[in-house]
Amino acid sequence: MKFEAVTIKDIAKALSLSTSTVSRALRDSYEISPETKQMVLDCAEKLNYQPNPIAKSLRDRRSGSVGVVVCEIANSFFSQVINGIESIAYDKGYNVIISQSHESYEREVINLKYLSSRSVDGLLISLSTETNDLSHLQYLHSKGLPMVFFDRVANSIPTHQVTVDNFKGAYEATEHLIKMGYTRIATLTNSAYLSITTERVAGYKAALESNDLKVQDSYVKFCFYGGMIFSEIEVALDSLMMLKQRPDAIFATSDKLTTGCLKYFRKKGMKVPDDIALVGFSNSEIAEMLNPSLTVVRQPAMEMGKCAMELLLNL
Amino acid sequence: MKFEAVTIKDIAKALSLSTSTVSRALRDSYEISPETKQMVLDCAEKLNYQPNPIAKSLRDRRSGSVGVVVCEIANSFFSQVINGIESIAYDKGYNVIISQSHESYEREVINLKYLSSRSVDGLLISLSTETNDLSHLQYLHSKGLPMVFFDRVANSIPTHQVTVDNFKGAYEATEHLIKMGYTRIATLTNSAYLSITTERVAGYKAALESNDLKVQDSYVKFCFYGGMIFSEIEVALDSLMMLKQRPDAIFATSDKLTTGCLKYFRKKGMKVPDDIALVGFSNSEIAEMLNPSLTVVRQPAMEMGKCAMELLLNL
DNA sequence: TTTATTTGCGCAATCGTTCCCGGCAACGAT
DNA sequence: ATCGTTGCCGGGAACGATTGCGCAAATAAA
Repeated sequence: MKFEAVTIKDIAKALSLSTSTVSRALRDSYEISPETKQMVLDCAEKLNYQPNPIAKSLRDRRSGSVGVVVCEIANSFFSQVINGIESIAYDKGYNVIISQSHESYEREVINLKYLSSRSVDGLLISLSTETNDLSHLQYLHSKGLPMVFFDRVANSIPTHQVTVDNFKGAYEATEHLIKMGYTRIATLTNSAYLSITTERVAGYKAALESNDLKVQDSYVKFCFYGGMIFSEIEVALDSLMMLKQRPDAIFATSDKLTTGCLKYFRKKGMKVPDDIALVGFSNSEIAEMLNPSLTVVRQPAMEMGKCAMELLLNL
Repeated sequence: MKFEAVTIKDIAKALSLSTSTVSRALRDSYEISPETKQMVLDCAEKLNYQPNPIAKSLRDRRSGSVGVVVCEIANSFFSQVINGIESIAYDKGYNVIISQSHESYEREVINLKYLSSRSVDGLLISLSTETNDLSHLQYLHSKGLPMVFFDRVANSIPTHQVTVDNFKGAYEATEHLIKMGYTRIATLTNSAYLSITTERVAGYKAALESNDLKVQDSYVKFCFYGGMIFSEIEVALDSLMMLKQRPDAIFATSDKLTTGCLKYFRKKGMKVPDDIALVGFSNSEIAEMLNPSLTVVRQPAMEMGKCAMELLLNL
């Protein structure tokens, strides 16, 4: 850290005490007399003593920090989740180390390794889209590292998970379109690997079926990178637009996909919702700015973060 | 960290060597024979040895981490900056501890204190909107803690700064409106405390003057919290709309303000750009989704982050 | 063969804290 | 006067890794 940090020894020397006594005085131990305590406290104040958390970590064998792995921090959903995580962590004296997988399995493994070597006391993780081998996580879990999944979860690892009711959200979004009179409803969704994808697609299909609309696989388009790459969306939408039975509405299952659709439609000169309807899963504020406004299913990202962090603390 | 961490001692014991030898072997020291090195390496591999960075930090008196203070992580500009910071830091083996001031001076001070007590090796900071007392930073700077400012800088502290050319950007944005034929151009901007605000307002005014338009103070509206609170924007825009010489165009100096304007106009049923024109300072993709699309001045957030981190490494 | 040099490794201190063992007073009780 | 009890405090060993110093054995030079 800085140039010459004041340590407990400096206080001890200044007061002709032992380091043990100073340490105890600072921790308000019962076996130190009130007068000595006061002396130590005053001296610490005067010298501007700052305890060294690294030394403490070493001795306690805990780092006081938790690791977070998300795919992209610049995704409003995740940044809001992190916001929630941070607010709780901060209150409890933990600090948060954030890392991004950028939807890469390899990066996820590296980050996880890095975090575990940084001796994090716990882990909060949302899987990357490429991840389908969980052995790296299994390993850490078996070592006893507390972990909580959020949003994109791994069902095969027995620990806490924080998700929204994806099935219900998707069901309602789809039903909303049906109620508006749309009948050829397509969906643009994430990688099929992700837990959220299967749940949302299931909700979408269920809504169609219970409203006597047929489910067509050609209406379900997966975007492996979740719209991080715009061309992915273009390809998917192009193929939808070229169908003989061109869809009249689209249900986009994430914010990135929703905005991608809007960008695509604007490029093609198509108007929403005149030419085609759109509903999305979202958590940014774009919906409120558009005219006419977009219907979205809101995800309580911040609350999810808080919840995840609280669960982690219980482990 | 986990249950039973493998230490250098375990390797030493397993091989009947001293810890010094093991340490040196792992660091590939020249004074260890190739055979011994290989033995140690193999054993480390077998036991899945992970060096304890905390112990190393303690000994080296450096933590291998840098602190970042921004106002809001859930602001696309900052999350992109962090992205840039992270990418460089990651390459150099540093880890990044992020904290948010939420535009509160008090929080900023607390976070800074926390980070410095966490023994960060360096600091990247963008000032909160409330900050006008810099003594906490002066103190850390005088202690020799390397720091780099970005976006919202403190000119009184002699260290590196990373900013865009706010004056030029604002000048060009304003001139764009003028060229389009607008004459009553107002600006919605951040807290007057911020360096970016004064620079941008200066650019705005300069553009008006060099085009023979008069500068009216009633056309310059400050939002102390930069639009974090929507009512702030409402109040500002309401007062603009009530002027006898109602503005026909608005230059919003940040993303949050731009989106706030859009939200406001939608609420009021005003169309952009038919009823009122809008240009913004931005870095999100919303501009590309809108129809007609919005003109924005782009800030290279990611590059700024990279640049800031690189400067910090030089300190 | 003796001396000098290199090679390979161990000892022990260090970083800043904490905490288990003591120890040494003073005090009341026997 | 002696024996527990407290009350307060110091010594010193951890935590895990690094490193200056020194010491052997092996090799080279004399």
